[in-house]
Amino acid sequence: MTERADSLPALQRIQTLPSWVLGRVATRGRGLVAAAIAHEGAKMWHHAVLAAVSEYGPIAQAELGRRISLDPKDLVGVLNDLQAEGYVVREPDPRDRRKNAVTVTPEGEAMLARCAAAAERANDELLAPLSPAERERLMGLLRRIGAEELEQRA
Amino acid sequence: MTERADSLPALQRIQTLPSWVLGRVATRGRGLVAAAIAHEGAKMWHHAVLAAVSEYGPIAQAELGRRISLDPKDLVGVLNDLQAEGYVVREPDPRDRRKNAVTVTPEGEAMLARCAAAAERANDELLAPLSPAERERLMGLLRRIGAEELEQRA
DNA sequence: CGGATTCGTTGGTGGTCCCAACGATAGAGG
DNA sequence: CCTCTATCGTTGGGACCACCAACGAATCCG
Repeated sequence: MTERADSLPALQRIQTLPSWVLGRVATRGRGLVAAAIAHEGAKMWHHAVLAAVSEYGPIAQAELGRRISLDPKDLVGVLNDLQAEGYVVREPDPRDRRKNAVTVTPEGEAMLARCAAAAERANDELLAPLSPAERERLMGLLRRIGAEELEQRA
Repeated sequence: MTERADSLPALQRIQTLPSWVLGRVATRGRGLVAAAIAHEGAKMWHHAVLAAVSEYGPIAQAELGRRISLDPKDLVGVLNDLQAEGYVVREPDPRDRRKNAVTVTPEGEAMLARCAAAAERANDELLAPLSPAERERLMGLLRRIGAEELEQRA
């Protein structure tokens, strides 16, 4: 397989592993974004859920969870927070009384805009060492790997 | 800032964020590696600590934690596990009685070799969609971002 | 009409990362 | 020598993320 790596010292052999470097960079990115939107009073999933609700209008929780790959259990907590802050409304769906129709409020849209701006600023900081062209190449490569993931599910 | 993203629908605007894609890919990578070395009976940090101990011979725990950026608290647990399995030995350092001199056993070296092979196999699977040249380019870009992280600490 | 499925919710587990405090030991300065 | 400071290993705790099991209620399907 990878005979080139066998000559490296043990620790470097791990620290040069794609999974290792990916993990470190991703952790840093998550931290930067978390700090940025924490300044707005939200967490990563609050932002993501808010965005999904905003885009897909009145939507049931189960469907919501599938869109962003979030566990239904965790979604409950996030929606509770968002609803308590008045960013989101849960209403019973008259056409299917099992479902909750989730909707964004104007305050939620404003919050979403602030979070999105903060998240994009954090990402600019994360990718600061890279030129725009390099960022595009990086994203292209990452998307190829991420696409593989989606095919596995199908 | 990034005026191109403002035209995207809310959810896509998040899901195309480098931090988002990085997080997804990193999570998948971590999962693949974790599953691979779990088959050997170890976890990610067991593998990393084993490698660091192997490379840096008799080494104190604090120094060990600094090398791999692992919290001393978590290191205690990992070393307890490794020692219980006979992969590692903790001996008092006669030159500084605060320190533990940590050493790998032959069984530990064998375990390390198995874990390293498994981790590299998992990484091959993760990067399967990419050609060797593309993998090099990806790692180069990631290293540039990771390097930034190290400078911030200095 | 009855069985299977979906919905929201509650409960719990494990992993990663980080911080605070403690007794014990070592080193530096007076 | 002796205090002051720092480091070492350890314990305890917390926050966030990812994931799974089970439950009553409601719906769908055969």
